[in-house]
Amino acid sequence: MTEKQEKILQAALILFAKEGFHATSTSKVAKLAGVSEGLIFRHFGNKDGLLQAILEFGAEKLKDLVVDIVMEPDPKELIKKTIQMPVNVDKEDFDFWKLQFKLKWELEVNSDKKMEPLHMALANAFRKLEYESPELEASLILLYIEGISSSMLKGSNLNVNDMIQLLMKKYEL
Amino acid sequence: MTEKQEKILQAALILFAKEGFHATSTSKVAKLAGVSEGLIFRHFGNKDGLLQAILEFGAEKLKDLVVDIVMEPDPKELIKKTIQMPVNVDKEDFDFWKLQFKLKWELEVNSDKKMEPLHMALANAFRKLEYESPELEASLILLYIEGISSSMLKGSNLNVNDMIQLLMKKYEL
Amino acid sequence: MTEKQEKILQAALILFAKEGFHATSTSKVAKLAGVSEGLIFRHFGNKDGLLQAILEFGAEKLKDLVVDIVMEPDPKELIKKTIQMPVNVDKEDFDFWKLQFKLKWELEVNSDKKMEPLHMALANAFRKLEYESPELEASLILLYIEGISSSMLKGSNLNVNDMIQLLMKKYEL
Amino acid sequence: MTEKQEKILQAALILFAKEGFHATSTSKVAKLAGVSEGLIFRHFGNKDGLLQAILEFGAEKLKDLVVDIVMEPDPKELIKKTIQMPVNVDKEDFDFWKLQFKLKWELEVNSDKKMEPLHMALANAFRKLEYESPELEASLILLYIEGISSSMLKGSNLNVNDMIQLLMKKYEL
DNA sequence: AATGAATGAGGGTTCATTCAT
DNA sequence: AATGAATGAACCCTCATTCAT
Repeated sequence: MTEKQEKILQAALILFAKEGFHATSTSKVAKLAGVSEGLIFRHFGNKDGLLQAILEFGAEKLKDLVVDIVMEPDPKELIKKTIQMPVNVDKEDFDFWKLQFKLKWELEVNSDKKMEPLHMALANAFRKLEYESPELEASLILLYIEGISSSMLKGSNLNVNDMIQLLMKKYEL
Repeated sequence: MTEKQEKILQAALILFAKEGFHATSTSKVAKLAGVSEGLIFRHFGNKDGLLQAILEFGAEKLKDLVVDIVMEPDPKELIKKTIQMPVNVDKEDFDFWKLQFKLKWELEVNSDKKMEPLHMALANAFRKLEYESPELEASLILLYIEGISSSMLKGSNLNVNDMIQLLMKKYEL
Repeated sequence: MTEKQEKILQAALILFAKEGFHATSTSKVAKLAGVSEGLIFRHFGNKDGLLQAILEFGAEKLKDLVVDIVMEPDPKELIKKTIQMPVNVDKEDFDFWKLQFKLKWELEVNSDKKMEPLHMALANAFRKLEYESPELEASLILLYIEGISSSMLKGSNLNVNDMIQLLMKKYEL
Repeated sequence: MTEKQEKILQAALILFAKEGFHATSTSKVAKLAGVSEGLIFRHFGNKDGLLQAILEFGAEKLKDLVVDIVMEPDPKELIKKTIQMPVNVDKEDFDFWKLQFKLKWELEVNSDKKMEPLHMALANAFRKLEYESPELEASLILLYIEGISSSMLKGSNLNVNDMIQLLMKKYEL
């Protein structure tokens, strides 16, 4: 990965996240990256290739977040970590996560598969804690954190910390 | 509102919801509506005008759903109705709701304001039921609404009815 | 000529003179005239027909100006009247004359033929006054008044009255 | 300035001069230049940019003509050169001059400022020759220049050389 | 006579992509 | 690896014109 390649990815990430995929032209990306337009196609084939590169490059980050939670042996701690996930996101990665949500809707890219291990781990935790419907409880938690993340990324005025406190109380954490 | 005007709105709704706003060309809309492209501009001024027309036309539907809930005097019943809202959406209006979510991300159109009356009504209900943090509880419900609607529209395999049952139990409804 | 027909002609005259023929759309004309766009075509066939109507309608005015000069028996008086022509134009007819000049260049509509009687009369006057090259003198006068008119219509800061005085002195009028 | 850039300018000059600015589509320009339409916008930004490029490119030519006259120390010679200016225009530059006149009317682009140095030089010459109203005399010469150029460009059958002889006699040159 | 919905062709412009250098 | 000239298709939109009412 050359220096210019990274510049391109960074620029594309910023613009895709801010304006959306279709609304961002390759020429804007090239300009922001300080690179000739042709170079984008030399390195990434086409605009979709550029998008894929961003997604793959960032999929690691999701995995990192999830792995840390999934490996937690204590069920209560695991649920707690899940709930706190939204506030543990690096400020630097903000654009990346925003892009994830944007793409989920703009291009119907589904990132649910990547969450499956987390879903299973959560279900397992609820099972250990003898909840009646561990699978559903896991889904509900994921619904909540998706909602919270989404609110944060859109800059809504939801008080995220209070919300997390409330959830922790509900799950007796 | 002439017949062709409605055809255009319908076509645009379908395409915007399926492909997104930027990815849908006015010529595609015209073709699907069986209408000349120019007519779109005669009636709606420009592509944004077309979008606004769809949104305004559909804002009524949201109001209908919300009003019915907000008017409910019994707090428990109000919360119950809210939780069940996602399954009460007309199959016909599916595209409209999908469009709402897509736009929220693609164009950062915020539909939160429209939900505020519901938020207040919910907070009030929780207050009557003497919940500790009625405002936060209301927000949490809305988070769930957003999450579950989003799941449904994206065609996730989450069992919505089971989820509703779970929540009803949680809120002792 | 109905009232609406006149409204259309008036509007077209104003807009063609201000913006030019090609830059003025029939819809703008209809709007300014307070008339449906279709009516223009009902009455004038097409956009060119509208233009022709304006030109024919106004050709009379040129004739009126010229006839008054051509009929003058006294050669000195005839030349004097010619030179003073530009300042004798009605303020109301300003748009019409501006349009004439605009069209001469935009569409290469030639109005020289209409000036031929004046040219002949001038040549004749100079002949009577025993100028050496009466034809050329006539052409030169016409060149001058075309230049002066053009300056006036374009709103140049040329002092037209002084210029006319100068010309009168040169021709000992 | 690449080869294709020049081709575009040349084609645009020809077409703008022949048909006018608004009546000439960028696609016609591209076709005549043997170039893709998009290239026009890559190089000149938009249609107006193309026009500006032509005007700037040609402003040099006007300057060349004028400078030669303005620098003339002998007042009689200066006036003589001015009067002969219209016939000293290169046949090649014909389209450029025609465009100047067309634009003056179609777009109300004013090229008077460019003539100001010439006006001052002429006024000065007439002052040296002790004419009564040197400023006005200068303006009159410019009026003649404009009129005769206009006649030539429109293909009138006026004998320009005879007219020049007449004027030279009038100014005793 | 008059409207305004409707059209199809074309307007200027942007786009993703290719290619010679 | 990198540039930037060049392309052709598509974009949104406006135009002159027609037609049913």
